[in-house]
Amino acid sequence: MPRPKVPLLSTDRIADAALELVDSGEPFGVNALARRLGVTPSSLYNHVDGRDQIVELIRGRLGAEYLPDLPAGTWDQVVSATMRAMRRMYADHPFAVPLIVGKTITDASVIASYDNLTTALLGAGFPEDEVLVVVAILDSFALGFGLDLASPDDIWQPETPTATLGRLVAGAERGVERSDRAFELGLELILDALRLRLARYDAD
Amino acid sequence: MPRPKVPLLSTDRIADAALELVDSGEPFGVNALARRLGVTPSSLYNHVDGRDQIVELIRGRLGAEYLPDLPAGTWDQVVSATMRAMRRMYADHPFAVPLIVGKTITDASVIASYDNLTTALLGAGFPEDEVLVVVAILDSFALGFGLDLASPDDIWQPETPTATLGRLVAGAERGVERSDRAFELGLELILDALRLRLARYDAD
DNA sequence: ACCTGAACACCGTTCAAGT
DNA sequence: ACCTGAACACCGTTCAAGT
Repeated sequence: MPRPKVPLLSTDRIADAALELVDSGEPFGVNALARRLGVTPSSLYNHVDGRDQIVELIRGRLGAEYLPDLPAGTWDQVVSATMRAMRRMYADHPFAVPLIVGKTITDASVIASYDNLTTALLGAGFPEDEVLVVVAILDSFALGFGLDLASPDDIWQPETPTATLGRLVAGAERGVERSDRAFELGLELILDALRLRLARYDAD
Repeated sequence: MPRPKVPLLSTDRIADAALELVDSGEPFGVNALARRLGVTPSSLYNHVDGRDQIVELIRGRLGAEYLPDLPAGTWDQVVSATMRAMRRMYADHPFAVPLIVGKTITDASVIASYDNLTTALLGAGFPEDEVLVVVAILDSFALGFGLDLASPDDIWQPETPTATLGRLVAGAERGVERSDRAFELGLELILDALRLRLARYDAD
């Protein structure tokens, strides 16, 4: 049935199905996506440039849902709120992380979120040539945790005897709980460190 | 020429060629690897279980080269040395990062490195149920920076006007230099934060 | 034991053909 | 404008055949 009167597809429908597919944990791909949409793979190319653009659609969907209204307040409130939002985003959609990682960000809402962060840090007193560096650190941190969630339960699998690692791994909590605690502790550590640094600037 | 008297392949030769292929920046794959080795893809399966095991071979090669002798000293020296070693590893082989990320670590030398870190943190006074969390934070950090290096120069590509992000991105250093500065600053921040935390334990 | 070559079920993408 | 179906150049993996 070629050329139906009412189109079967739209970028919206494609984005929805793509996120669904990713969340299902099945391997993401153009063919699998077409199958889920009840359509031929080549049909997708009427609406979308290719696999990469579909991935960017997923990022957009996530950004729109998790980073819609920009947090305001003191700089550390902005940092906390942004980091937690990203964290929740990754926690709810861990399988999306390996997909969107390492690709240039163009989506407007995600850009706006980083812009908000940048502005807050600049306002807090971080020097102009250091703000992006701090953002990169925060980004690395959020990203690392996202990947952590997408990783198998046993990150370390010692096959030879270890001094302490094996014992701690055996007794450790798994999955989301461990990761949640690590995130909150890490966020606390980073905020403390940033405050320390700001105080030093002020002292000079 | 089936069954040559002296074998054409070995896990060692495969590992070498695999790392070469990864470093070249060309897409990594079993077929491409076989091409580089002047061999049929199916030949590889006489020495190796499949793609995943080849990736683990790459991790092993990197671990053996960059994390051979375990650093000793105070806990913060151990942390610094380990993080810098991993950092150098990722910096020298950025294309390996997306490959090894998120897969269970079994390689002995890499495990030993984490074990060394764990032991140092435990000795420093971090509570038993918090050490792995701290390691996870450090790991997220190193990983995030590794991915940062493997990422395109323009991580952010604003298409709509921004308050500060666009201006800072335009004026920012690129590539390795930016990442190097971010890493050293981040390491400093994290060490400060960890020292702060240790001091609080001691105070109780 | 170790390589080849054919075969299989997959990819992502292009494009002529159909309405 | 929007879908199909055939086609293309790729994947990773298996396996019988050859020495």
